[in-house]
Amino acid sequence: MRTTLPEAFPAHTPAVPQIFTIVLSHGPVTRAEIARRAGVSPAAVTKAVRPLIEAGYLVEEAGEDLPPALGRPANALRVDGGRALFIGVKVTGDSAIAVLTDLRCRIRVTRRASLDDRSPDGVLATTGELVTELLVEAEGFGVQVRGIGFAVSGDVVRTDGTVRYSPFLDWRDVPLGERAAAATGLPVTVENDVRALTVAEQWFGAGAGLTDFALVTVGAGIGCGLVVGGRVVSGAHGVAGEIGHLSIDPTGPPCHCGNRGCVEAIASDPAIVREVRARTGIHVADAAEALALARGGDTAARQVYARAGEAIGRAIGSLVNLLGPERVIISGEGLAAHDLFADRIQDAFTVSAFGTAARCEVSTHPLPFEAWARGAAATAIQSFIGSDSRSGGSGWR
Amino acid sequence: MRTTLPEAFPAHTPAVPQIFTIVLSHGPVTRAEIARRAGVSPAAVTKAVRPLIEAGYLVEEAGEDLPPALGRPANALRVDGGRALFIGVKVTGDSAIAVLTDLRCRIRVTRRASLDDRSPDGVLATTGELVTELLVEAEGFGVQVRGIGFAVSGDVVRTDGTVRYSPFLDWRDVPLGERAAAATGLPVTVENDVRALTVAEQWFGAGAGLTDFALVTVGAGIGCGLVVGGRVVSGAHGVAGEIGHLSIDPTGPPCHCGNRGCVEAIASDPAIVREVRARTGIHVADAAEALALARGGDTAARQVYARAGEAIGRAIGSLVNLLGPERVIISGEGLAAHDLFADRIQDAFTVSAFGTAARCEVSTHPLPFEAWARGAAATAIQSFIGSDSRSGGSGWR
DNA sequence: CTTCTTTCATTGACAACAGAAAAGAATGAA
DNA sequence: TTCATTCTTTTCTGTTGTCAATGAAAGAAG
Repeated sequence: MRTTLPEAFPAHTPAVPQIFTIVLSHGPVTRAEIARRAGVSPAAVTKAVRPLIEAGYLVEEAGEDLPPALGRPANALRVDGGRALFIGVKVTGDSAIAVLTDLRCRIRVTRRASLDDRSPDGVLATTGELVTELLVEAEGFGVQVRGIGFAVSGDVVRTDGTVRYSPFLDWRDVPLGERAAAATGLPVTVENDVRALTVAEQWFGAGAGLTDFALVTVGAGIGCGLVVGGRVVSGAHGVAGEIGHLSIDPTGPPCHCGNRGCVEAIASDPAIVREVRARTGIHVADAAEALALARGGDTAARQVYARAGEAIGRAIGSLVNLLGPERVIISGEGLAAHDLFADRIQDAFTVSAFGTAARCEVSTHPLPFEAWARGAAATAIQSFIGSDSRSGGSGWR
Repeated sequence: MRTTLPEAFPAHTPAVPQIFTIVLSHGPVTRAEIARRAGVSPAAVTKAVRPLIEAGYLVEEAGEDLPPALGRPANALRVDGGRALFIGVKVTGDSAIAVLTDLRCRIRVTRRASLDDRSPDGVLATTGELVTELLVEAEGFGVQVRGIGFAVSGDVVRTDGTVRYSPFLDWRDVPLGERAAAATGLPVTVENDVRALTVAEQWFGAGAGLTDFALVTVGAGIGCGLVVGGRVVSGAHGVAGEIGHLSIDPTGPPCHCGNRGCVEAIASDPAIVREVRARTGIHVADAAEALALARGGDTAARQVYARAGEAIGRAIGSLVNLLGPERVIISGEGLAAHDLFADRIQDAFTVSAFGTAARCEVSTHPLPFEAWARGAAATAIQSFIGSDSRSGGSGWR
C-alpha cells in the first residue's frame, strides 16, 4: 500500500523554478529574502510559494531564525526533501553506480554494479537492474521516484538525451534518454558527467549561490565544469571545460591528444603512474601504489606529484585569468594525493593569476564517488522543477 | 532650426530590446523570422514592433526578399540608423578618439586628440572638447545624440560608470560616468575597452548572431573579450579575458606580471620589439620598424614573429578547449604583421585544440582604430534600447 | 503599559503581456 | 479559378506580477 502521491510539480508561474531553486540552495530562507534575491516583489513570492506549500514541497520553518532582528519575525521556508525521490546513475568504463536521492539531493541508497558489456544494450541492462532495485527501495519510502538522471563522460546533448560520443564507452549517437525513458516510463535526463557534478555543486555544494565558479576534477582524467554568469557552460558544440588538454609546457610529455605538455599528460592518474615508473624504475601497478611510494618518502615519486600539482595550478591560473571566477573547487579521486600537491597547486596558481583574478579562492573539496551519481540526480531534479529550460535560456544576441 | 526629435525609445514591453537587437544584428528580417529567433509568437512581434515603426526606429523594407518563397511574401524590417546618434569615446594612455555613430553604429564623424594630462580632470577636459565638437556636427544631421559611451582599459564597473583601476591612465576609483553625465547632460555608459569592442562585434561585426565567441586583440597588449551563452563575460570581480597572461611556456621570457612565458611577454608589440633587438642586434625603435625588418627578410626577426604567432595560437587553443566557442576573431593593431604569423597561429591552434573544439573557426578581422570608439558607442546604444539590463541578467542560481 | 517603529507577510485591484485562434493578405501551384 | 501556403494582424482571454494598502509581530521609547 502506497501513500497518495503528490501531483506534478506545481510550477504554474514562471518564477516558481527560480524561487524554488533559491530555497533549495540557500537553506531555510524567508520570503522577504527570496524576493530580494529573485528581484521580484514580496507579493509575488507569497503567491508563488503557496501552491508549493500546499503540495508539500515547501514547509515553513518554525522559530529558529536569527533572533536579534527588528520588526516582525520572518518565517523561513525550506524544501521538504522527503516529498519526492530521484535516481542518479553514473556510468564509467567499467562500472555503474546509482543513487536514490530525495528532492534535496541527499543520498538515501547507493547501488553499484560492474559493467562487463559496455555496449548500449549492456549498459542499459546493467543500469536497468540498478534502477529497478532502487525503485523497489523507493517503495519503502512511500514516495514516488519522479525522474532519473544519467551522467556519462563525453559529448552529451542534454536537450535530446543523446550521447553523441563517449570515448570510454565507445559510444556514438546513442539515444540513451529515449531508451531509458521507454524502459522505465519515467522522465530521464542525460548530461555530461562533469557538468552534472557541477550542477550539484552549484545548487547543493561548494558553489552554492555563486554565479561564477569552476569545478576541476582530478583523477583518471582531468575535467572541468564551468559556471559563468550563473549558467553551466556547454560551449557552442556541446563541449567545454577541457582543462585537461590545456598545454602547460610545450616541451612536456606527449599526450594522447597529439599535443605535448597537457595537464592530463602530467597530472592524471595514468600519467603519474607512468612517470613514477620512469623515474624510479619501480613498476607500480596503479595510482594507489604510486601514491604509497611517494608517501613512503621516495624523492623521485614525490617530485612527480609536485610537478602534477604545478601543472594543475598553472592550468587553474589560465582558467581564472580567462573567466575571473569567484572560486575554483578541486575535486576527484586524485585528491587522495592532496597532501603531496596541494601546496604546489596553490603556489603555481598564485604565480599565474593576474591582478584581481588572484582574489579567486582555490579550494579542495573531496567528494565520494557517489557524488557523480548524485550529480546525475541533480539534473533530474533540475528537470523536475522546470529549471533547466530557463537557465539554459538563450540570453539572446 | 532642428527637426522634431523622436521621443525616448519606446521599450514599453519587455520583449522590445530583444526584438530590436535581433533586427539590429540580423539586417532586414521578417516578423516571422524575429518570432522564431526570439521564441515568441508572431502576434507578440507585431505588437512590439508597431510603436518602434511609428517612432521611426524601424522601417519596412520594400520588396527585395528572397524571391522564390511560397506563401505570402514577408515584409522585412530594418533599423533606420538615422533616427538617433551616439558618441563613443576611447581613451588610451596618450590619446583620445571619439566617433559619432548612428543607431546602427555606423561611424559618421571621427575626432582625435592627443592626451597630455592623464588625470581624470585632464581626460574629461580633452574628451569634453571632442564630445562638444561632435555634438556640433550632430546638429547638422538634425537628430539628437542620445547617449555617450566611454571605453577605458582596465577594471571598469559598468553598472555605476566607475573606473576602478586603469593602469594606463593610473586611475583609481574615478566616477567617470557620473562626471561625464553631469558635464554633458546626456546618458553615459562606461565599459572596459575590450568588452565594448566585443559588444560591437557581437551586434554588428564578425560575431553577429553567435552565442559563443571570443575576440582576441593583439597589439600593445593582448586582450580578449568573451561571449558565453550570448552574454559578455565580466567575471565575478569585473575582470575577465586576461588571455595575455596565459602562460604558454614556463621557461619563456619573464613578464611584468611576475610570471614567465605569458603571451603578452612573447607576442605583444613591446615584447616583439625587445626580442627582435635581442636576436638581431639591430636597435629597432618600434613595432613598425621591427615589422619592416622582418618583411625585409631578416630570418631572426621573422622567427620572432613566428614564435609570437605560435604563442597566440596556443593561447587560443587553451581558450577554445575551455569554452568551446563557435569562432575566435583575432583583431588589433598587431594584425599588421598578419602575413608573418597567421599560419603559425592556425597551426598552433590546430595542435592545441582538443576534439570537437577544433571545429571552432579562427579568423582574423582587421579593425581600424576607430573601432574601439565604435565599441564605446555600441554600449551607449545598448543602454539606449534597454538591452543591457536584460542581457546582464543574473541567470540566477 | 501604551504607542511608535520596523520588518515581514498578505490581500485585492489592476495593468501589462503574451499566447491562441481565427481571419485577412498576398503570392505560387494545380 | 481554386487551393495551398506562408506571413501578418486582430481580438480575445488568461496569466503574471506590481502596487498600495493592510495586518501581524515583534522591539524601542516614552
